[in-house]
Formats: sequence, structure tokens, C-alpha cells
Amino acid sequence: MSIHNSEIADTFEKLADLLEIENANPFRVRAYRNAALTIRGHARSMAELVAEGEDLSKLPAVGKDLAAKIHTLVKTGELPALKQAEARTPGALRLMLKIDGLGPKRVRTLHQVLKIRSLRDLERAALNGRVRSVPGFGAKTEARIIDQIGQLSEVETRSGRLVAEEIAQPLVAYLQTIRGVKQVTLAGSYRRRRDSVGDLDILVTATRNAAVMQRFVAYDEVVDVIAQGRTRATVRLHSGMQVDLRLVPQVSYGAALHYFTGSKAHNIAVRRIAMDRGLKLNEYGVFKDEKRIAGRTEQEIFAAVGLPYIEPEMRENRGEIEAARQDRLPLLVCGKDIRGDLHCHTKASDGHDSLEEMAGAARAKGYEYLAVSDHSRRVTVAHGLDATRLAQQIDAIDRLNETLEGLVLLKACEVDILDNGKLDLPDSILARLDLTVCAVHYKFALSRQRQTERILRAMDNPNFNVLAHPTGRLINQRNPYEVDLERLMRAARENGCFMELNAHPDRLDLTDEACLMAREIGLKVAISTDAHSTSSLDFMRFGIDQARRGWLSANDVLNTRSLKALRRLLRR
DNA sequence: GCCGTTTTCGGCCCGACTGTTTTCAGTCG
Repeated sequence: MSIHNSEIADTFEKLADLLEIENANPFRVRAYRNAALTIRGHARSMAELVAEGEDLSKLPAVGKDLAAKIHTLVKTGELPALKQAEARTPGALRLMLKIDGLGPKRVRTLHQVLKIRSLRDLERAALNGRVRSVPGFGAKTEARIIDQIGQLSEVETRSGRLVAEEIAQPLVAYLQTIRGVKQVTLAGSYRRRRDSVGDLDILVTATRNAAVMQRFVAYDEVVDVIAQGRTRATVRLHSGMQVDLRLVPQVSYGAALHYFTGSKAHNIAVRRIAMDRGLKLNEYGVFKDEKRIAGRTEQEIFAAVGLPYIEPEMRENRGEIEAARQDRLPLLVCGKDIRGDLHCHTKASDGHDSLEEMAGAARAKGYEYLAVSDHSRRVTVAHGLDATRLAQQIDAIDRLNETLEGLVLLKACEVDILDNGKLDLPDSILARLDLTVCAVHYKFALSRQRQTERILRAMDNPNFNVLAHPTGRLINQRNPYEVDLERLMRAARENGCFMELNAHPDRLDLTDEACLMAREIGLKVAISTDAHSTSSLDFMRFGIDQARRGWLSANDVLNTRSLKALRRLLRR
């Protein structure tokens, strides 16, 4: 199996950590990290680019040397430079960087002075009181090492969107009740609408800063105050979520919002542009010499550096700055563009609500259409429909449509793609549907080639319309199955098929990178909720967020079409 | 190690907070 972009990025980050502990040239360290960012966020897999003979040094932050290292990783799965670094510096030292207050310099000191080579070494030294004997270390650092060393692990913990919202919204509401508070804004990856959130960054403007800080750290859910200053505090909540609060003056609000929304890579790129123009950009504003020339709003900040406004969802330094400079930023799809939902379930299979209830909820959202797509027979746990029961549902939808006003229910089915590439129901019944939503629900472990061929074969069926949750991933629960997504996308476009962006916050499948790829290929995407109840039709907003991160505009999205245009597009 | 519309050498983002100091280096975002 070929190496994933994330594995290449991880390798570079590992090497960067070790080099940093070795006190290597900090810019060289940064070069590895920047390249890791590029690779992690790239729509195409490095392995494929190598196979196609692409010149990798054309990628941003990748030069001749790192291009060669990517080649080596793709060809051999290993990186000699990392092996060599690990021979000099024990790999376990990397994990110690995760202890609060320990960075590369101090880890290096521990390694050199106390001969620490493993986490066990470190724990023993801390328990014996030897850490505090090292110059620059004290009792607090030692206590923190003892406290945190047991919980270190390789895996990064990020919360899903739904969990992040459940934690963030009550906190924001609480902050808004504090006297003197004017604005409370969630920044960071939450504002960029990433599919998962590592910590929360909250920006506050207020008239009584000291009091606001006091009330923030006194929030019910706070279990640990990690840092607290005049303008900035960091706490950990009961849920484990870390929250950073920043108090900023009104004149700097836009600059601070831009700064704390990130991403870091985007910020650095914008700051470079400011520097090129002889300006200084920081979280307080844009400055010409000592004079602040912008700061109050983000629009002001962008204008001051000569750029049009860039939506937060795009700020990942993956081409948005160049696009902005050339005035070719896409107009991103938004909620009001959506005219219907093309994937939902009813009580007929594993949904919670009836046909009538789902129709009512869709009408209340102002939709023109709702495709009812219960499972097919193979998904027995979901009480999937066989041809007879699907025929009954088709009739029921026809009858209901006669009574509905302003909304049309589309006759659909989430048809299983069998492991031989056949569809789970006979063509005769599928042909009676307005559309099929086809999906893989078992045999996730097929080889990349067989999985790809399975789905390609399914697309050959003229009744195939939309590939649902195209990679099967469940955020934090299940990895995507191995599949050549690009090949599927190209085939889908050729065949007049579409791909779903499943809007369920646990899925968000397609990823943002995959949306970018679909856009490039010219394949239209259906943003669908896969709702199993009336209330989960609301998940549409998560799908829209994800689509916006993938630069999709209304034109790139299937369900922004009128019913008439949609029917035309569904004809193969 | 990367990068270039002043460049192939000489730059590379920047401020707040902490702990351990006694004026600041290291960490963090």
C-alpha cells in the first residue's frame, strides 16, 4: 500500500522535532514543518504525483532537497535522515515536548545534564527531585512533569464539530453575561470551520478587562488555570478542552480576529506581504512605521495589505493568497443557495420519523425538494428495503406528492454497492427512482485497487447517480477505506455521476481537500445530510462549512439547482 | 531548507506569559 500524505507529513514533523532538540538551524526546522503543512493539506497524494513523474519541488515550501526526501519516502516508506536523527537523539524525547512548559531547549538540557533517554528516565528523575536541581528548572516544572507524563501519547486529540459546539456555545453565552463585555467571538480552527477542533480561541472586547479575566477563570467548567495575564488566559475545562481567551482593544479587534483565526501558515503568508510593502502586521493592527493604519476590522486589515477579503474557511495558505492577489477568489456556497437535500431516511429503514414528518421538516426549511433514500435490503440491521417494499415506498411518495405544496419528494434509495460492484436491487426497480444514492457499507478492507474497481463497476450501471459518503470515514472512529478517489471523481464526471459531501458532523466525507480536488476536476458535489430524523436535516450547515473550506461555489454544488435543472443533471 | 517582479545570498513573524531568575530565556500560540 502506498504511503499517505499524512504519514509523510508526520515523518517530516518528527524529524523537525528531533532537529529542534538538537538545536539545529531553526529555519531549517521550520522548512520541514512548512513542507509538512503543504503535504498534509494537498488534495493529491504525493505517491500519485511521484508515480506520474511530477516535479514535487514546484509545491510550495518544497525545494529540491525535500522533493528528494518525499521520493525516498514514497519509494521505500522510510527516511534515512530520520533514522540518523533518531540514532543521535532518542525518539522518546519528542513526546516530552508535549509536557506544558517543556520545549526543545529544556528537553535538550534534560537529555544532556540528566542523561534522560526515555519517559521512564524522566519520570524517575522527577520523582527523585533531580529535575529541580538542573539550572533553569524548578519545583513547578518538576511537579508538572510528574502530573502529565502518564498521559502522553502519540495521538492528537481533537474534538468533532458537534462536541466543540456543545462546549463552546455555553461558554460564549456565559462570557456575554459578564458586565463590561462587548464582543465575544470564537476564532481559531472553530471559525475556520475545520471538521475537528483542537482547542478554543475566544476573542473578547470589554470595558473592564481585569474583572472579565477574573470571571473567565471562575467559569464553572474550568478545572485548571494554565496561564493568566492581563490580556490573555489559558484554562482547561472539565471536558479536557483547552480554551484561550484574549482581551483586545476595540481598535485592534479586526487585527486580533485575523491573527487568532489563523491558520498560522496563512498569517505568516499575509505578514510577508505586509513586510514586502514596508508595513508591519501583528495582532494590534497594520503599522506604517509607528502609525497604525488599520486594525478595527478584518476588511481593513486585508485592504491595508492590498488584498480583497478572504473568508475564514479559506485561510489555510493553500492558494487563497495567490487567488486573492489575482482577484479570482470563488464566491463560496452559502446556506441560502441550498434548494434541497438529496439523502435522508425514514422509519421505513433506520430513520426515526415518517415520510410525512420528513417532508414537513424539509418544507419548513424552505426546500424545493427532498430525496427520500432509505437503505436497500443488504443493510439488514437498518431494515433495508427489498424491491417490493421500495415499490410500496415509491407509491407512497407519489401519493404524498399529490398533497404537498411547495415541496417535491424525490424517490430515491441508498443502494448498497455489493463487493462485486453490482447494485443491491434490480435495475427494474431502480429505474423507477428519481435518483440513486449508492454507497459502500461493508468490506471496507479491500485493497485500494479492488475497492476502486468495485465502485467504478457500480458507476457503470446507468441507474447510479450519487456516490454517498465516498470514503466511509467516521471522524475519530474509523479511517477512510483505501480508494483512488481521484480516479473515482474523474470517472464520475465522465459518466454523469456525482459525489456526496455527507454533512453529518461525524462524517464530513468528502474532506475539504477532496472538495478542492472535485472542484479542480469539475465534478459537482451534492451536500446531503443523511438525516435519520427531522432535526438532523439541520446538519446541512456543517456540510456547507466543509464545502466552503473546499472552495466550492454554488455552481459546484448539485443541490443548489432548481428541481428542473436537477432533473436534467440526473439524466445520464 | 526554502525562496526571489529590489535577490542565487541573506534573509526567514511576533508578542504575551511563566518560571526561574534578579533581568530574561524559553515556551506558546
